[in-house]
Amino acid sequence: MKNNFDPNLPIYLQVMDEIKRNIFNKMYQMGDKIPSVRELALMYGVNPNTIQKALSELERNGLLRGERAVGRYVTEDETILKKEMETITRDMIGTFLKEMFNLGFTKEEIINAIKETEVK
Amino acid sequence: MKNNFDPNLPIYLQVMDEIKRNIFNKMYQMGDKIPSVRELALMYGVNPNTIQKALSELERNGLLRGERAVGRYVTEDETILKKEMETITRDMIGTFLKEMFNLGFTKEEIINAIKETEVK
Amino acid sequence: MKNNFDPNLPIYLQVMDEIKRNIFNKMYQMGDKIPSVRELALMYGVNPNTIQKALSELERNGLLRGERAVGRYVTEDETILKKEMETITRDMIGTFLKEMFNLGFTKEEIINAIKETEVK
Amino acid sequence: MKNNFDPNLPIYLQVMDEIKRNIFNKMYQMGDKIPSVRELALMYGVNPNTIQKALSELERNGLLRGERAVGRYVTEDETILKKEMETITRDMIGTFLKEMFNLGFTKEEIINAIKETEVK
DNA sequence: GTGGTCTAGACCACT
DNA sequence: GTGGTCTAGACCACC
Repeated sequence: MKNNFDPNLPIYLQVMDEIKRNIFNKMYQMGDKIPSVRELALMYGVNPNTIQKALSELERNGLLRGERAVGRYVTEDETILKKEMETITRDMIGTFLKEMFNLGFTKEEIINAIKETEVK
Repeated sequence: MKNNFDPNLPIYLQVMDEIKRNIFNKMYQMGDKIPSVRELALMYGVNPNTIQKALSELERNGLLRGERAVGRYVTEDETILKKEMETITRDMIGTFLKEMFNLGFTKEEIINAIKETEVK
Repeated sequence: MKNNFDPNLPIYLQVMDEIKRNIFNKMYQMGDKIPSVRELALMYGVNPNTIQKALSELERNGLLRGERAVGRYVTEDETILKKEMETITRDMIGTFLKEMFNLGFTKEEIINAIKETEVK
Repeated sequence: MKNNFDPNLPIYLQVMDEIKRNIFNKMYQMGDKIPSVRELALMYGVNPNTIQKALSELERNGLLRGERAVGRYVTEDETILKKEMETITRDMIGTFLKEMFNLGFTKEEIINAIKETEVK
């Protein structure tokens, strides 16, 4: 089982993003128990320690809640979820726009380009 | 002299992007001589080796042309410039859209969000 | 039913301390029958095994006396009680002072700080 | 080189405390470079990863400042230092008093006991 | 040499 | 079986 992570970024960050995404697109719902450290390690083809680091990080910022010897759960605090969701999307849109502007595009050109882009 | 690069990504990649941007937004024009390795190293607060690596990469893909003991110049080959420009923007838009879709957004929502985003 | 023990220390040790405290502050008096393992387990929100371990330890050092199939009693041996009490307080004061000295405080400063501390 | 840590507490927490103490009693002064991860690992007879964890934790709460590939320095922000110092001493005194009260001592008895305690 | 990341594999306490 | 900690040892980018 090979992992397919970008070697230029720390794996634990990519795992964090992956899990955040799974939370935001409702694959893991509020209050759900997420897979155990060992399961995720197998799923991602990565060492358990790496998963551990990613998950504790997510616990620290409130997206997950850990219960010792039981498991980890997606927070049920909607405020945190919403806030995280918003910061992430705002970040993504912001950096995307900044980069496009740097390349000389205007807002209208960007929107047109998006409209013309095939959705696969 | 502090640089402000993301410590999680190889600096030389970020330098490459920076220079590409400067080429595409016409700060460095076709045929222009770009600053020397040492100057760029000072400007970016980065080790000259790192600049060296970035520039050689840009030479390899044809955006720059090096003349031994003289300097490095932006290519005058418009085809290469255009092609590079297009691949980059297509990549940027593509990955941006893919990530937004992963978060559950539709094309329309994305476009609206962009429209509402403040341009600073 | 949530317990509020420090997850970094073995719970049975914390339970031992708790019961010792209850003995020393006369909540459990000499010769008193203390609650059963099951009751304590419920009270503390903890596994009965953990209580078992704590109580056996307290039996080992003489603070409790167990009667098979009847219950556990606080020792009536005043010597043991006094001795335990003294060692504990001496230990507490000793480690407290040592730590404060390590932080650079003098005895006088410590005493003043205690005097100024609000008693809730 | 054997370490002498309390096996009941995570080593990284004890390392954190040790370093905090060294900062507060001026063994490591403001702006000082502290020993490297590897050196501390040798000094404490502990795995480098464990030190790493302790130090990143201290970085997170602002007591240390890390410079990649250079070293780690004690913060020069007096506010943080003072605040940390105060919380720690207040905590120590608070828990000490609480425990002594639980054992039935009054403030005066505690102060007398401290006065009578030998300073070694 | 320095901090940062990662693997492989182990032990522990608790449920 | 679960999270948490730890060791031993490795590789990397950067200075």
